[in-house]
This record gives sequence, structure tokens and C-alpha cells, in this order.
Amino acid sequence: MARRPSNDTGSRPVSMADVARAAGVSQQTVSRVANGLPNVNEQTRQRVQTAMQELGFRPSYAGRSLRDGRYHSVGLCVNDVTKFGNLSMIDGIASAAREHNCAITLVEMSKTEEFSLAEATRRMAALPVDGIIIGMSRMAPDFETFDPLPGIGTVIVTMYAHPRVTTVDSDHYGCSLLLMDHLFELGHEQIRYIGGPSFSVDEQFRRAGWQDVLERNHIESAEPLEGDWSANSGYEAGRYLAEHDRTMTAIYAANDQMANGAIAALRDSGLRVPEDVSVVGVDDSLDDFVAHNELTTVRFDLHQRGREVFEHAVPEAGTAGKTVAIRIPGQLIIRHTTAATHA
Amino acid sequence: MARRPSNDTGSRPVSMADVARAAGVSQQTVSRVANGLPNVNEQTRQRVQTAMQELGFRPSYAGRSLRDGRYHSVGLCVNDVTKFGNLSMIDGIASAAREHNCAITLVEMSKTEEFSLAEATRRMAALPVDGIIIGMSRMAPDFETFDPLPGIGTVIVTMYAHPRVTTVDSDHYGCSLLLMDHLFELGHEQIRYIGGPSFSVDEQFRRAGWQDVLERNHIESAEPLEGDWSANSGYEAGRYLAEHDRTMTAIYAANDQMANGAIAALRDSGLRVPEDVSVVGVDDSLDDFVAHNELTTVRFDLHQRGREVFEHAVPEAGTAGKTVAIRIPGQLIIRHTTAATHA
DNA sequence: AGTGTTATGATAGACGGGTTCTTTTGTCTA
DNA sequence: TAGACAAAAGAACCCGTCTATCATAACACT
Repeated sequence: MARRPSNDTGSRPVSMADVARAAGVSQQTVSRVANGLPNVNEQTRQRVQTAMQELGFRPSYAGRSLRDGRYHSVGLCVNDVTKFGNLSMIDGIASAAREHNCAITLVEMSKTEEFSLAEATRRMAALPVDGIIIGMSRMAPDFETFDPLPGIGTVIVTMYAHPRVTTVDSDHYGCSLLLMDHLFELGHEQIRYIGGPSFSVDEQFRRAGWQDVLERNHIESAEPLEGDWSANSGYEAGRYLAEHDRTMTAIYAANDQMANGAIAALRDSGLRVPEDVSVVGVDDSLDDFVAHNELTTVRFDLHQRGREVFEHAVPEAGTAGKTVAIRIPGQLIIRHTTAATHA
Repeated sequence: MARRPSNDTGSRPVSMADVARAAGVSQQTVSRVANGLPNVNEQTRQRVQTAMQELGFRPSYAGRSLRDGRYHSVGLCVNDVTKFGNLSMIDGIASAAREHNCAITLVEMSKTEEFSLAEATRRMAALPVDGIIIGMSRMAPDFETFDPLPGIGTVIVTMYAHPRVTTVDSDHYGCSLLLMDHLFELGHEQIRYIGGPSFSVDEQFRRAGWQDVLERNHIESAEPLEGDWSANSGYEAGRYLAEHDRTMTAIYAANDQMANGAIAALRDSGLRVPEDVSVVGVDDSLDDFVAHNELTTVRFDLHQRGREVFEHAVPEAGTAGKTVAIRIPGQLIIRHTTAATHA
């Protein structure tokens, strides 16, 4: 059987051996030069470096990884790259990874189908990753029973806590408390809620926060409305509320996009914001899209979340072991869609 | 020197040899089971699989890659994940990669600093990638002189053509032609332009398209305005135009966000859209953020672009070799911010 | 008994980089 | 000129997976 050619012409990538042959030295000397080790004659070093240049040598990632058992990459699994939550997750993790001189190995699962943590883990495990991060934007069917792969750091980005896996997320419950407290201080009590799709984990926690605050204040909560995160769905909901609820003084929309839609709907219905109805959102995501963004909202520190996620997935000496659940608080940003009630 | 333990307790990842030992078979047989080869007794197969389960065996990515010289991942280098163009690129490539059962190795370069293609290539080359994709949203200083690394597919996402590298992009020049033709058909001639930052490659081509159409029709083009892609910058520009240009009948904003800002500015200045001034944008990116999006715009098929990019970066048998420049046309979407002139 | 089939093991080598150990070469000193 | 010592370079081997041979059983079918 024909041995692959010794790279006179061959398509095989250039190895240290090829460089060694070209420079007339041993492969070890090439290694020494490549890694800047001492005890190499200056003349020899030159010769080797020239050979490297000419042959276009690049060290084999596979060979090196095999040797030192590390990949310098962290695996990230999301279902849909474009969703605000996932995007901001990628961004945050990317910058944390960069600080650690690490790449991200990104796998996008099906955008529509439900996916299990086991499946996500299985796919990530076949890739060059030192740690696994799974964005769980909707409840996985095997969340309770899931066991992380031994020997590799695993983090799930979600609000739910897990007994055997570290979870990290922005505090989607706490943001509701911030906003609701703000509205209460302004005298609002009849606060309607426009949520995202009910399968969304973020939605579940944001809604729970809204509901709990009302209950704690002994206010009977009116039925929450369900949107799909889009401005149009917020508009629909806003229209409905403007026409059917005369007692409402404020709307809490579970994201800024829906809040923006709701504001448009209220104004189209002849209601003033914030004079007649106050509106709040979450995410602080409108700036690029809307001129003079005036929405009161909550901003999350997504880079901090990225760092936390990364550092728990790839524990840097010592941090290892403990399973924790980290919730990163948001920050209330008061603009001009909220005002005190008249009463 | 102490040999690493044979994994009674050791932290070394589980290898085939470990599984073989546990199952009391040879490494050969484990390999046969792992790869579903025939000629393995059903009972033995069971035993091996059980051992794999118990030990948590996962085949070494490094070992396998070293062996068969492929990584099943494509490298993607961008400067800022969150920018619309980059995000949509990631999304398109991710879905193309998934179709090929491939992952994406993502490297984010500095968001602010200029980066060279050589630098990007150097970093990507040290990672497990079968191909390299570089998003060049601003002109790289070494674009002209850049030589791709031999032996690895390289694609630059940009409108500029390159003699030695395949480039792919949405047609940021053609989109201007589509929009300008549309406006001309409606009778507009005094069409002002609100562009993105001038260092942006997309901006350069969109503006060139606007300018060329005017010149071709022997219309002296008024000074283009420069924004930063944000709605606020579009608002500023729109305000300025409303106050200083009485002859203008249409505005071409280089993206939807600025268009949206411009519309708000025009209305705040007492001008009606589209009755007094028509407005168009590019990207079709408003839907999620704005209720009842009525903006006439151009939509790009970002998934097609992703596929083209991917398939040229990782040529599937045969496609290899030729350097091409691919421009994917956009699609004009006429909504209700454009109308015929009165005259 | 002879032939073939199936199951498994033993051994080795390829892949590329890096470490460790050993050998060679060169220089300086007594 | 011999001995000491350091610098330079080479040889061997490991990492884990896969494949390619052989070799050796056990078993079935004529």
C-alpha cells in the first residue's frame, strides 16, 4: 500500500518531521525552535525557521491536544442563535473565553424541536471541548434526571437549580421584583402582565416574580397575557388590555420588544404613556432600534454572566467540585414610561 | 517516573484500553464495538457497552482527529458577535454547519481594534478547524497583500473581491439598486442618503450603489449623511434633513434601524411618511422590535449566504480550487413607507 | 476428517507534538 | 594531552484511535 508522500507535493499538512527533513535537523530540534526552548544554535534556529516559513508549517492541533489533554475551547450548545437571550449569552461567553485565550465551539441544535440535555451533552462530548455549556431556554424533558458527564465541567444556563450541575443565569425572577417595587412605589396596583411563550424558562420566572409580588401585597392578579416576545404580540396584547381593562394603571411586559408594541397599542387606543398607563419591560434591548428610547426596564450584566458561566465550565485550578446555582441580579433603569398614579 | 494510573481513580480520561481492561477483552474488540463493525458476539458487545457506560468512555477527539486528519469544525472569526451583520452570519453558517454535522469554532477578535487578516488566520490556524471564515466588516489593513494559508480552505465574508481568496457576501451594492429603482419608479429624484460609519464595508457598497444610480440618471447627489447604524443616529440625520432640505422627496437609510429613527424625526418635524417623504431601509430587521412594521426594505437570504460561505470554506470533494467572488442578491420588500410623488 | 466461517487476540504502525534520556560535539582548563 | 563540562542534537517513547495483518481458537457443515 502506498505510503503517503513525504510532502514534496503531497496534500498532507506539513509536520515537524517535514520541517526537520528540509532543514537537515532532527524533529526534536524543530520542536525546540517552535517552542522557543534554549540550547539551539543561532544558525540552526535560523535554518529551521526558514524551513518552517517556506513549507508553511503549522503545529497540529490534534497532536498537541492529544499530548497535553487540553483543547483550549469550551463547548456551547444553544437552540437558536438569534434569540436575544442566546445571542447575549454567546457574546458574554465569547469575551470571557477570549480573556482566557480560549475559543468557543458552538453547536446549534434544532431551532424548533425540543432537545434533551443528554443529547446536547452527547454531541458536545464528541467535540474538542474542555467544558460544556448548555443554554436551556426551554425546560428540557430530562432536566431532573440528567447526570453530567464525569470528567468534564458542565454548566447549564437557566434559572432552575440542579442538584448535580452548576446553573447560572441572569435573575429573571429578581428583575420582576425590581420593576414591581418601582411600580408600587409610584402607587400602581392594577398591574397587568404580558408574558412570553409559556414554555420559556425566562418567562416562567419573570411571571412568577410578578405574581408573587401581587400576592404578597394581597392584590388579586388579573389573568396574564401570553405573547411571543415580538413587538406585534405586545401590540395585540396592549390593544386588548386598552379595550377590556378600565382599572389597569400599569403594564409589565416581559421584554422590551413587547413593551414597545404595547406602548404603540395604548397610544393608538387614545391612552397616554405614562400619564394614563405606565409601561415597563426587560432587557434594555431597544436602543439600536428605536429612537429616543424612553422605556423603563431592567438591564442585565450579560458579560458578567458570561464570565461566571465560562469559569464554572472550565474551572481554573481549585474552583472545581461544588455545584452551585448563580443568579446575577439586573439593574433597574428608570426612564420615562413610568409615572405616579393620580390617585 | 510514575506512570499515570490505569484509571481506578485517576483523572485521566477513559481510553479504549481502559474499557478493554474492564470488559476483559482486547482494545481491538472495543474498537469494533465502538464503530459498529461486524464479527462481534452479541454477548461480548453487551459486555463492552456496559463497560463503556460505567466508565463514561468518550472517544478522544484528539486521537481521532490526529488519525483521520479532520476536525469536523469550521473556524469563524468576527470582531463583534452582536452586530446584526455578524449575528446573521453566525446564524446562517451555524445552520449550514449543522447540515454537514459540523460545529463552529468561534473566535471573537477585539470589538474595537482593527485586526488584520493575517492575525485572524494565525489564530484560527491554531484551532481545530477544517476551514477558516473571516468576517471582514471593516477593511483589513492587509487585505490586498493577504495570502491564505495553503492547505486549508479560507473564505472572507465581504463584498470586496480578492485574487487569491474566495469572498462571499450579501449584495450590499445591488440592494441599493433595487431600492433606488423602486424610488425612481415612484417618481423620486431628490433622494437623500443616511449611511453607516464610513469604515464599514457594507456602508461603502450601499452608498456606492446610491451614488451610481443618481449619476447614471444625471442627478447631482446631495451630500450623504453619516450615522452609526443606530436609530438615534437616524433620528438626528432625519431631523437635520427635515430642517435643511426642502426639495428632498425620499430618504434611503442604509439600515432599517436608522430608517426607523429617520421616520420618527420626519414625523416629529411635521412631515408625513410616505405622503411627504418616502423612506426605505435595508436588512428587514425591525419585525421583532417594532409593532406594525411598515418599512420598505431589502431582505437578504442569510441562510443561503451561510451555506455558500460554509461550502466554500470546507469544500466537499471536487468543489475545491477556484477562487470566486459570490454576491447573493437581496429581495425588495415593498411595504408602506414609500409612495408616488405628487408631481 | 476436511473445509469453511465466525469470534477474538496479539502485535504493530500511522498520525504529530512534546518530554526525557542519551549521545555527540565543542570549548576550556589543568 | 587528558579531563571536565556545557551546549547542541538525536533517539526513543507517550498520548488515543483506528486499521492492517496474522494467529488461534471454536464451531458448523459436509
